[in-house]
Amino acid sequence: MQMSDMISRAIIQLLDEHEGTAQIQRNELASRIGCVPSQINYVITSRFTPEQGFIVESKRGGGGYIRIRRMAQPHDGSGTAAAIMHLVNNLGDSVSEHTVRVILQNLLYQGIVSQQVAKLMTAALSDHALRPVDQEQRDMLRARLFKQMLVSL
Amino acid sequence: MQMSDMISRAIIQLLDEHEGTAQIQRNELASRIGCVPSQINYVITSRFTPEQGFIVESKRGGGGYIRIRRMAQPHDGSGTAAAIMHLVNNLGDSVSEHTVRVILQNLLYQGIVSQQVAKLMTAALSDHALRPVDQEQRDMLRARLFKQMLVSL
DNA sequence: ATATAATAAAAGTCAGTGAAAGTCAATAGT
DNA sequence: ACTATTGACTTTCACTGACTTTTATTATAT
Repeated sequence: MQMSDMISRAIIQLLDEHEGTAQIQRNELASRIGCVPSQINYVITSRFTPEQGFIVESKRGGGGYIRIRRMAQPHDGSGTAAAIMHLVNNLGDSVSEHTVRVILQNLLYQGIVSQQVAKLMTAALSDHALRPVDQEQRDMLRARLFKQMLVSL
Repeated sequence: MQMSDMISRAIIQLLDEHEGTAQIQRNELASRIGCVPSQINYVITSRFTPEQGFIVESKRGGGGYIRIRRMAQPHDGSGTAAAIMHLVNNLGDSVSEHTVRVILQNLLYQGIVSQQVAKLMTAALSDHALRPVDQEQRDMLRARLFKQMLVSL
């Protein structure tokens, strides 16, 4: 078995044991498993992405940590989480302002997001807000931000 | 838990107990918590800055103190728009993830934003989400996005 | 009694140390 | 070709202690 698999298993086990939240210390986990610390980053960026339904936060410095959370599953059976995940997975890694608007209209119409949230996301993902980023990178960043926001819901 | 967190908690607890004003004696608090006095300064300068919505006054010498106040929020009905505008106007054009977090915590505390919105904004403004943007431009973009989102509320 | 000098009691500053996580390009496996 | 692994280097954050500055109090000289 590969190291990355072991790392990913360890994280998933923690997620299962702690109701979807795994908080680790990078160096500690690395030395427990027996890999270099930076490989933890590799595994996280490659296998715990928003597309997979995870959100990652971290803090550096003394007492730092990495926290991985699994997206909340809907207990209401309405399938909104499924709808969001479907969207996130089918959204490319580059998206225009116009597309974002259309998608948000739909989400609003379906009652998946509130009007306030839709407005907020529209504002944040507008060309105007992302103006300082050059054209080519802008659509990519927009997609990334969009996914992050969607998964956080 | 880290010492800085304990210090910060102690201050927040005092703030909550005394209608937004915490007055402490540096040495006394330091020895109660078990740290060197100067660390109190560290915590204050890193987590209770004016930008984050706090006002700090102090007096040295015999009978000295440090007083931390939550910045007054307009409490009448029509005030949240004003509060947000004030925030937007006083926010620099470059802001760290940490500062955003603290500000959102305050907005949440004041009931100006919902938990969902706070989470959404935290996710969108995290270093993680803005990763593709270079270091120097990141904090500037973050400030821009933050303002756009706030105004949209 | 008053002005001044010494002492004590606070808080402020700052540069240095160590502990973590992040980045990235080069290399190795498959 | 794609995925995994490594390690050198960077950045961020927490913490410390020696030193400074400010204020209050107390002692002393006039």
